[in-house]
Amino acid sequence: MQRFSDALLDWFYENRRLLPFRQEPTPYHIWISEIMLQQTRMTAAVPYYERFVAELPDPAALAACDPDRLRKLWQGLGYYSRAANLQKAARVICEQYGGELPADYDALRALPGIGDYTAGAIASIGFGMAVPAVDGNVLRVFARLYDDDSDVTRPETKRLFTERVCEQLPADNPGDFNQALMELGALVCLPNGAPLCKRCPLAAVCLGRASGRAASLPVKPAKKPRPELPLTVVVVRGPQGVLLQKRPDKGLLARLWQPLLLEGRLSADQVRAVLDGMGLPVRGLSLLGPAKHVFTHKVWQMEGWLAETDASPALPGNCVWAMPEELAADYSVPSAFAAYLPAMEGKAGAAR
DNA sequence: GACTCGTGGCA
DNA sequence: TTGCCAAGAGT
Repeated sequence: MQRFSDALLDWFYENRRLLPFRQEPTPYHIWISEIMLQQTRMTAAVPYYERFVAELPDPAALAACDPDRLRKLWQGLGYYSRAANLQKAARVICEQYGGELPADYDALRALPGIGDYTAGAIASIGFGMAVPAVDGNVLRVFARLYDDDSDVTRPETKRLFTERVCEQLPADNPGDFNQALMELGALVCLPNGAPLCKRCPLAAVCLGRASGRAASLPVKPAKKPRPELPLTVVVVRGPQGVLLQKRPDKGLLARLWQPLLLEGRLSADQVRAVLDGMGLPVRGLSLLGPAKHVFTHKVWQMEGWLAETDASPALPGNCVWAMPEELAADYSVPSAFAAYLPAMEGKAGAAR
């Protein structure tokens, strides 16, 4: 493969998008943006990035942020452990590196939430160090460039492709080169068998285009079916607002807030019995209807109920009553419950 | 290596 | 409607 970095960089300087973290690409800004962009589309991450850096402009602010506030800033973005790891890393940065990200690949790689890709991105884009940053875009671009049908999800394939990136990496401009590869993948060398080869600055050297196989690359293994989990959601509304419970400290949606969530598909009588057991006699119980939420590895099949009570007993430590304004401002509720959010906010199902 | 961990846009 | 999967990392 002949060197193509000059052609790629020329294309990048003409076609790159104006992105907020490109305006002032400090290591901190690159770090925050790269974490948000993990497995996340640009259009989804950008508004979160703007709010995040406006409120938490440096590692010290991030380290000192209230964890519930941090989860609220992350609400709806998904993969919530990213936010927890950001704060863990910020505390290490403050305690061990004087509040600034270390200009050292191995030190970056050792921080929580920073793997091979993100360490490479921060080091090259933020610090100008000549290291690769191999993400899904780069794997796709290189699978097509080399007409390579290796399974790109295998670590061995990633290692080989990373070597090929290093052969191309210009030592005097690694950050722009890495960004250019990703930008090419995002704008031209599109996934799902739809490369726009006519617009590609590397078409002349692309072996996948020459063979006609580019659209069928990269190769990934088939995915496993997702198990379905039946659940019952109970939106309990009382004089002091809606009942919220905090999810467990570990696992799916850790420490986020939700309406009462019960395993299995419960009947109206069963829902009443559960609420009676909590000291919440029900004045009215109505069906909110079904909702499905698809996660990466499982599916929630939910059935929703609206329960109205006049009681406001003391609640267990993991539960609170929240008025609509508090719910909106202070409590991080995952998108999985979006179908029931209007009822939780008192906007629907208010008929008596 | 296999599994866990979210969400939303789009064909 | 369903399936695909995106600037991945941790266990």
